[in-house]
Amino acid sequence: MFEEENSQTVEGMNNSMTAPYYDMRKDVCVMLVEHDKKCVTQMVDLLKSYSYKVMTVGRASTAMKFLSKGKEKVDVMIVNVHLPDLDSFQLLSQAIALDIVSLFICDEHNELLANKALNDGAYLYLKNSLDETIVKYLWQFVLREKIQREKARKKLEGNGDKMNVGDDDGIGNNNNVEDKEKAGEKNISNAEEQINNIYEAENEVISNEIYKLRRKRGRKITKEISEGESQSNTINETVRRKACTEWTVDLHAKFMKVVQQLGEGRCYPKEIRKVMNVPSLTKMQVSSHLQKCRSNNWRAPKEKKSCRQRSGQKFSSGYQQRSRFRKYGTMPHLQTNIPMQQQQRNPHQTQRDPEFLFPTLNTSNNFIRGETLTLQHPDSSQLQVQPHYLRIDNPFNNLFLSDQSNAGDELGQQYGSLFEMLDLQGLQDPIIGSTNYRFGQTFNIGDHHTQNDNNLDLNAAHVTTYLGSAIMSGTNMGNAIIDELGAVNANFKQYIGDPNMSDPSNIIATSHAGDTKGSDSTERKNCDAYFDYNNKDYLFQNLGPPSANLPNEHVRKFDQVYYDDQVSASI
DNA sequence: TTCGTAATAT
DNA sequence: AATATTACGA
Repeated sequence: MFEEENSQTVEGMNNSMTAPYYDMRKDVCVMLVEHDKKCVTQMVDLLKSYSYKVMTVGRASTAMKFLSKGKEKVDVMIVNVHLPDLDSFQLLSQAIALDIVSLFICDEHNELLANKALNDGAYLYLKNSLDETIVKYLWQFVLREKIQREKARKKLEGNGDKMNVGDDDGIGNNNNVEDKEKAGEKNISNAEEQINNIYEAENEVISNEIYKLRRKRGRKITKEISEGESQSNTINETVRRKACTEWTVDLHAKFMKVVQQLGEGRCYPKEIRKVMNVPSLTKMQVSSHLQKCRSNNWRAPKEKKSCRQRSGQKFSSGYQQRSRFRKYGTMPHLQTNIPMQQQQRNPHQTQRDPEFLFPTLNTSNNFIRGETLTLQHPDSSQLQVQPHYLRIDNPFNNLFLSDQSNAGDELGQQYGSLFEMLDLQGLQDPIIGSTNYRFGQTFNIGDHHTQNDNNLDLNAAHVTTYLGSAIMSGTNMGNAIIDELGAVNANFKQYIGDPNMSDPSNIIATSHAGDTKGSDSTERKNCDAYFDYNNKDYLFQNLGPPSANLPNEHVRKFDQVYYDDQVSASI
């Protein structure tokens, strides 16, 4: 039932537990330019343990020759800033020209050097050496670059035509929904989705670091840092803010639908997101929306026109019972505020607003709208896992239309009837499809094990739980017909705006705090490489200018590890 | 670690 | 105005 091409890969790897992307790593060719044999060995081992194709060169000049020959495909170049012969920056420029993601490694804290590297297009500047975390995400960097280039290219093409120019807030966000279904757009959609995933994964990494930081130095540090040092927006930008996702009626309806399916007491952000199966949504977004909805403070994006009556008091907005124990998984109220009958109500309607359907229906009557239980919530870690779940089976696969639901359905078969009923109410699944996995529906709320188990099952079955992320800006609101349940009859098509094209995007983060070293056992030792606050290690990121075409289209054999300059001869 | 909630930020 | 982020208690 759940094996597919994944299972094998899974066992094949030891380092990362999940493996949907294992294959991808195999396709990434890394060129290591390092003269210190010791480091080379070490890094090669690490890289190889993650299945990257590696080749090493001891001198910049050699690497240069290599590149110029263009015989071998190189996706990533990891370069020691201090190379014996040639200037590593020269090499960098060459790499840039070839669209190779370049990571610089330096064994000293040299901000100038770092800045220079980044300005010149290096993707990352690392202190000391490769860190496992980075290795783990290396392929994503590559993918990201590719995607960006691809997008840039498409964009150019697109602009040539009629294409809507404006494009809301600069964020990509074209509107030909139909095209999504066309093969031509698939890559794009997919690309966007993937880049979003990566985006999140990166922030994930960063967040971890920040989290760690906080733990070390107490809260607020985050802010201090980002302010105190953000003198130059070139440096330090902690976490990029995600473009806003518009919670369109459609999206909201879907959200509500899921919420209903999950039922009272089981509405956790994480779960909701999974079931919603909208790759571009992040848990945070879901949480945020959930928060709004619970307090009944969410209003569909204004219909640009009329009906902008402002009711001073937000209705009974969230009379969140502060009662004793915190309730987890509370299901938000069924609030399907929709344009529907908002036909210019006469001036008096005042309080009308979107709440109109709430008053009467808030208790556990309407269909699924339960509203009772409470429960403890469990759940496993996400931060660590997430990246692995990025749904990128194949970089250019079109994941958009794939429907992963079946696998999951099995798990929830038993609840079928209930949901089918719902479906009959018009809760069709969006085009993107995939139906809700009805796992986790177990009715023994509050049972940690149960939930976890379900999660596991899910993963195992590879129901592709992609915790993708990001920027879904704008959703087509086609003709959404919504019934009182919030059911929507409309094709839910989404667009994913480009999070970065408009983003100067440079530094991910950096830090200069001094303090105890304290690495915590949480196996996040990688942090040290990333952020060693004490030693002022830092990591910069530079997404570089998108341009040219994609590298890495085909994979070549390039396992051999050359060392030093015999390479040139061998080619 | 995640969740929920409030407070902020953008 | 609507979202995203963060703080922070649990």
